[in-house]
Amino acid sequence: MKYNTVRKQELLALFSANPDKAYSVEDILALLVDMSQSTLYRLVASLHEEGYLRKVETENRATCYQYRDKENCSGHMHIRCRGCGQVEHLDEKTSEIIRNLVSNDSGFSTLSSTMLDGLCASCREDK
Amino acid sequence: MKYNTVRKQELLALFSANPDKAYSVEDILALLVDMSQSTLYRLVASLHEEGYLRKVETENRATCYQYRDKENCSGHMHIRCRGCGQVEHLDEKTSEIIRNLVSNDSGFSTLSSTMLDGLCASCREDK
DNA sequence: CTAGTTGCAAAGAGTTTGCATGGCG
DNA sequence: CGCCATGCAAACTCTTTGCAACTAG
Repeated sequence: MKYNTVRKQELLALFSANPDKAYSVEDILALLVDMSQSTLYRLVASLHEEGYLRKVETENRATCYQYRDKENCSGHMHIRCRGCGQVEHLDEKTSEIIRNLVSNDSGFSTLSSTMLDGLCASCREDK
Repeated sequence: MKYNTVRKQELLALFSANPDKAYSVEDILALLVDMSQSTLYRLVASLHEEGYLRKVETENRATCYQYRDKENCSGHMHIRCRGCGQVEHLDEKTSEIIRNLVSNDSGFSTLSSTMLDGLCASCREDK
């Protein structure tokens, strides 16, 4: 992506306007109807490489992508509620401690993009 | 899977003999050469549903599966290498500390099934 | 014997690629 | 003008499915 093209801007506009949504290629095609499929695949791949998009694994086969707000996303991990889907971030200090714990225990380095699974307070009460 | 067939036993034998490895369908076909592909897909799907196998998503497109040792899988979290798909477990003490950290920070309770994302030592060197 | 399982081949879904055309800088 | 991006269609990979033959219980 060396040129700043219309297609790229359209796509970034869509993602950044809906930072909480994760779109599959099919989803996007339905919204940006005149964009070709192959261009779209190529664009999400480069935007992902460039760090604009986060890859999201869903239960279906298709890969989804979500806007990655760079300020909101650097040093800390996230936790997603299995009940309602809401995502919170942990603060950097906590994330750092977890990274060290994991490294000492397993020798793995943890990615700061890690998404933990959990239950928020209100979903916990529902059970 | 209502019958206890030869194919099923062959497959479980392979997985349980190598509990640290995650196999794709292609990998298994190379080892169990006379098993048909479609049977294999059907088998891993049911063994996964029945809880014998864990699904592991790797960087390649193909889904991998790994033996899930039921005793080894209760109170602790796991970490999966983004590079090679290998899964390690954290010990219970570490997992407990992480659960508390997360709870204090965010108010969420973390599931013990949580799968952290990371990079193992050798995949880290490859980069 | 009967219902569940297997193998084969073909279909399906998601993604990638080759090539000619068009557009950014 | 040169190089990169785009669109189209075809190719590719991984997975699922229909159906007939087989096998466990």
